[in-house]
Amino acid sequence: MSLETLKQRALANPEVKAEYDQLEGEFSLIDQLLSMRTEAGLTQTQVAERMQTQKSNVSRLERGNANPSWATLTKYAHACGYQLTIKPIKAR
Amino acid sequence: MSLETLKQRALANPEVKAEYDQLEGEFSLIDQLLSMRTEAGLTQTQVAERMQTQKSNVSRLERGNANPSWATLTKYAHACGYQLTIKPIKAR
DNA sequence: TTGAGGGTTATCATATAAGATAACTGAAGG
DNA sequence: CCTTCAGTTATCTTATATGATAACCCTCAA
Repeated sequence: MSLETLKQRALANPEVKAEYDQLEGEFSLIDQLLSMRTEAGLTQTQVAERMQTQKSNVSRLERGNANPSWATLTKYAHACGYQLTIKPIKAR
Repeated sequence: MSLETLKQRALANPEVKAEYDQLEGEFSLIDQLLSMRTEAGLTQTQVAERMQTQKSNVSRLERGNANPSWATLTKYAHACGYQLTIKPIKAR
């Protein structure tokens, strides 16, 4: 059996599927956070200062070991010079 | 005609669309959540079921008495048939 | 070498988001 | 009137995000 087929079968399981979608979302979120900061040319330490928190917490956020609140996301974005909205996309 | 339809028509106009994108930061997260659900034609109870939670919690979310986590937002969006990403907008 | 800067990880305390239940309102239909 | 359905609010409990501190790994330049 191919790896791909295994993946298909796994994704047929609703719980696994949910996990998977969750991860996909998380990855892209992190990518977007990171590019906001790099785009702004700031270090984690600088962003941390502007967010009034610690660099370790910013790292945690960017490493994806977090499930940040909307408030945290907007603070981060604002620290990087961005406004934040959500972009809902109709799932197929 | 629903408010949502009016909004769609207005956004068909490129000039209005541009204006809208500028102002989008002003629109609340809550508005976007609500329109996802109404767009999907679902009740809070239905969304709650799909999110595997209670209708009261969905209400809390939509009433804005909350600072939802990213996981909660994506669960809600998925329940309404949407994928979710963030949309960072450069602040002036 | 060493020291500094950027980032990561571990850990603890505390604030708070989320789950669960129940009682309520208001509207629509019978 | 009742009853049903959608939504709201209050409250308690539990899970977890966040704040804070400290130690660590790199790389690079002095």
